[in-house]
This record gives sequence, structure tokens and C-alpha cells, in this order.
Amino acid sequence: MSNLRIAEIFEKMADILEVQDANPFRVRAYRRAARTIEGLGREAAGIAAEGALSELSGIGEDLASKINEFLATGKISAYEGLKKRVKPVLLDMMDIPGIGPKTAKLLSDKLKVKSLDDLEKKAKTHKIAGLPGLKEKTEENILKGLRFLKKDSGRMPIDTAFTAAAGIIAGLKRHPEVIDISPAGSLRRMKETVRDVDILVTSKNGGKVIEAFTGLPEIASVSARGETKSSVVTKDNVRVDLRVVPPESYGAALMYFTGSKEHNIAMREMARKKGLKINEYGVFRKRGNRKIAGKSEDEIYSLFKMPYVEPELRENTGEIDAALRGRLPRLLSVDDIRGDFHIHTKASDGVLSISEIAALAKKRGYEYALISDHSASLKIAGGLGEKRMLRQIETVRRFNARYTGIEILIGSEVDILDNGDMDYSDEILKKLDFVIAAIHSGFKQTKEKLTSRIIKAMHNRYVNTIAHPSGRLIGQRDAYDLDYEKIFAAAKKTKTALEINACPERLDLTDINARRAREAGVKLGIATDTHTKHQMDNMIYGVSVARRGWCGKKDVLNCLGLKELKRFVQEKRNGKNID
DNA sequence: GCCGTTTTCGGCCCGACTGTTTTCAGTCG
Repeated sequence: MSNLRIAEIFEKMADILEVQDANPFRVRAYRRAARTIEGLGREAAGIAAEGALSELSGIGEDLASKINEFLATGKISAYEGLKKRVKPVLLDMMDIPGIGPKTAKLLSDKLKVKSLDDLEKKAKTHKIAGLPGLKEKTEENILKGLRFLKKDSGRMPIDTAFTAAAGIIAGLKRHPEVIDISPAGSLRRMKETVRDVDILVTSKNGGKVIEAFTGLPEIASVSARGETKSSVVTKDNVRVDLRVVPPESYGAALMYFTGSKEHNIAMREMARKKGLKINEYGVFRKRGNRKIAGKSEDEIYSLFKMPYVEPELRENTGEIDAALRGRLPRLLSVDDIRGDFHIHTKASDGVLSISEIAALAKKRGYEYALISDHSASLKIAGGLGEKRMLRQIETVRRFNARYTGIEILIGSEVDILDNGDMDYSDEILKKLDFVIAAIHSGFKQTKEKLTSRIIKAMHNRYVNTIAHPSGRLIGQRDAYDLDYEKIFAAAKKTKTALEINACPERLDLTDINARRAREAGVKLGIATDTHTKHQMDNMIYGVSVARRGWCGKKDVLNCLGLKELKRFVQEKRNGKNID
């Protein structure tokens, strides 16, 4: 997807300009443009074709022409030029926490640092202390920062952050000086990966709370510690930032600390134009500095005549404008989910029995749960041949006859073969309640080939969703290249839903593609891809992707009750709308 | 580099903490 590449280049250009001590607002313009492009609901090429690039927020004539140049040539000459004028090690050094453009440049100019390894050597041999403004403490911090970079490239999966936050919140909740406590930052916005865990506390005695926080047993080291703010690293190498504010500032602080940065900047700019100022303590009139709001987020948004903006939407990708016009979507919640669409039993590569699955699903208040073991050709995962599949169908039917309170649907995660055919005959497929189709082979094929395999599968009247459509594994395997415009069009036409796989390593579709799918009128199915007991709890992460994709109940297939769901399946089987 | 019911030029979000300083620059979120 070229959007990501363009964003990456703008981000790099900002880094280089920063090292060159360019106008900081110019640097910010590049960063802001990068975020705009990254969060775009569609391919920049489409917008460029309409000549509408410069209508995007933060993109003017100059950046629009740079994007056009990239779309035409695959390069931006200004970037190529900038790259030549700066040593790569400078940019590497800026990845180290605590080192910004100024320090990086100083180290490069005065010490001729050649690489991060070289930097480590120079810090260890005390070559850094003695440079203007730097002493032993800076050397220690550089070494600490380098160790942090080596251990972990930075971002962790959402569930790791969730667990770390839960532990710390549990540890502080009962402290007598803690009044409110909440996760904030990208964790509260439920981004798919998180760099550090942010936690907000209200208290009348910040010092005591910070003292308790830095003394928690799971903390390995403390990197900053003040009266209202502290940063630590846990024994699991998770960075945690804690911030303490007085109770009357809870809303303002929660908004500030939740971000995103871009959302906050946009809100603050709006405030400034009205003669107001927003900071983490409240909203103030500039004249006289009188506080007029801040206790709750609701109070702040309504001051600007906006409804409450859900944290998942706060990315400055149109939510402020939508809120001002009263056009924010009503997002689905995890309580709206009526069933889980993707569960493996021990018949293939899961560990649960049918009755265990039924009990777990019932406990969650579901009306239905779909058993979806692998089909024959996925031998490595114990895929079921047609005979075993027929037996499993019978087993589930018998199970339902004697079990009450939930319906177990029988389905399958059927392989899409190389030619786009399904791995089971229609004779088998028609006996199933619901069919998931998935690609498990040929990830390196061309965009055209992979796209056409999926589209052909969608045209099978028994196929109801496409599982983990892009095949990505976060941090391990890139998404394969698909023509999403074509996929969305085919999904809509054939009444096939696209899965949001809720497994934290997958989260596939992504939030951005979920939003594009929704805008294209495509239904989504949120599914946990459960193999073991606790994985049914991952539903929250899939729902969060849908929320970040602006989805409401009506966009999500498993918000339907059982009857409506069966009707949806039957409509496709009747085949009126498929070529 | 962007942007405009205060402006086409002159602004551009705002504050905390650290390490090095005796009043602040750099970095971060």
C-alpha cells in the first residue's frame, strides 16, 4: 500500500529536517502530513486522480505535488536529496530514548560516531562525558536506552500492554491516596500495538502515589520520577508512564493523556481560535486564565458543541469534523456480540471439546458459536477429510439436540485452493451452517492472483466470510498484497463478510481496512480464531479494531441474532445476486 | 510547510522532567 510508504518518507524527511535544525513548524508539517496519509480511508492515488490531495488537512500545494511525484515515479526527489546530506547513524541515534536531534548531531560532529555499536563503545569508555552539556549521567542513559532498543524493537501487542496495565492498576487501586485510575494513551485508544503503557491517576498527594508506583514489585527500573509524573520499565520490559493530577482535572488530563497527539493538537487549535486554552488541567479563558471546564471529558467536548468522542476514534482522521456536524457513528460494543464465528476443536488443531466450547460461549452470553475446524488440505493443522467432516456434522447436530441455552453452529475454515476452488465439494459445504474460507498457501503470489483467488471463493454461494483476509502476523509476516477495492466490491455483491480476526497477533482486517470496508458497504464478522480456552476472551481486541474502523452494530454480522444470521446465509444460498 | 469570520504574512499546543545548568535547553508525550 503506497499510503504507508508515503507516510514513511514524510516521517523520514521530518527526522532529517529536524537534524538540520530546520524550522520546527516545517518539521511538524511533514509529520502531520504523514499521519494524515497513513490514516487515510482509501488509496492516495484515488484522491490524487480527483485532484483533491490539497483538500486533505495538513496537505498544501507543495506536499500534494510531492505525493503526485511519488505516485508517478515511486520516488520523491526532495527526499533523495535530503538523504544524501545526512549520515544514517544520526537517524539511528534518534531512536534511542532521550536522544533527540541536538544530541545526535553533537555526538556525530564531535565524536564522529559511526554506528550504534560505536556509540555503545564510546559511552562505555567515557568518551561522551565532557562534551558540552553532557556528563556521566548522559552516558548511563545512552547505555540504558541502547539496551532497551536491543531487547525489543519498541512496540508490543495490545494484549501484552493490557496485561501489564491491569497488574499495575490492581496494585495501585487500593492505595488510600488514589482517587481515580484509568489506562490512557494508545492502550485506551486500543491501537493494535502499543509502545508504552500510560496510566492516569487523580490524587491530592501525587508524591505518595508516585512513591507507591515506583515501589511496585513488578517494576525493574525507574527512568524518571517527579511529583506528578514518573516513567518506569517493568520486569517484562514494558515501559509504563504514570501521571498524577488533582481530581478536578480528571477529564482534561484523561483527554490529554489519551491523545492521540494529533487529536489533541486539533482540539487545542480549535480552542485557541475561540480565545481558550486546553491543557491537562482544564480549559481556560486566555484572558484572565479562568478555568471553565475540565472535570470530565464529556464536559470539555460539549463546551465545543461536540458529543463525546470515543477514544478509539481520536486519531484526527475526521472525527472532530464528524462530531461537530453530529455525524459520529454509534460504535458497537463487546456486549453487542451475539456469537463467535471462528473456533477450532481438538478435531483439528484446537484443544477444546464441543461441550467445553458451548459452556465457554454460554458463559459469555452468546446465542451461538461456530465450530470451524480446518479442511482436508491443511494437513499440518489436522484438517478434516470429507468423511471426518460428515461425522463432525452429525456429532454437532446430536449435541444441539440435548444441549440448551446456546446453539452450536457447524462450519469449517475451508482452504481456498490455488485455483480459487474450495477444499470441500459443494455437497459437503451445503450441509454446513456457515462457511469460512481462508488462504493458507501461496502467500508470495502476485496481487492479481491472490485477489482473484479470494474473489472466486466469494462467488461460491456457501462461503460466508473470508478469514484473516491479508494473512499478516504482526511483527512476523507482512500482509500479502491485495486489491482491496476489488475485494470490497465483490464482498458486497456476493453477500460475503470479511473477518476481523481478533487474535492479537493478527488483527486482520486492520482498523483502516475495516473502515474502508464499512464505507464500501461490506459486512464484517468478528471472530477469535480460538484454539485454546482463554482465547475466546480476545473478542475485545477484534471489537476494538471494528470500533477504530468506525463500525456500529449494523456493520457487524455477529451482532445479528441467530434467526437473522440464518436468513443472511440463506439469502446468499438462494443465489439471486451472484453471477 | 500549512493556513486564514481577527491574518495571504506571521503565526503555528502546552507543560513536565532531566541534566546540566544558576535560569535553561533538550526531549518527550
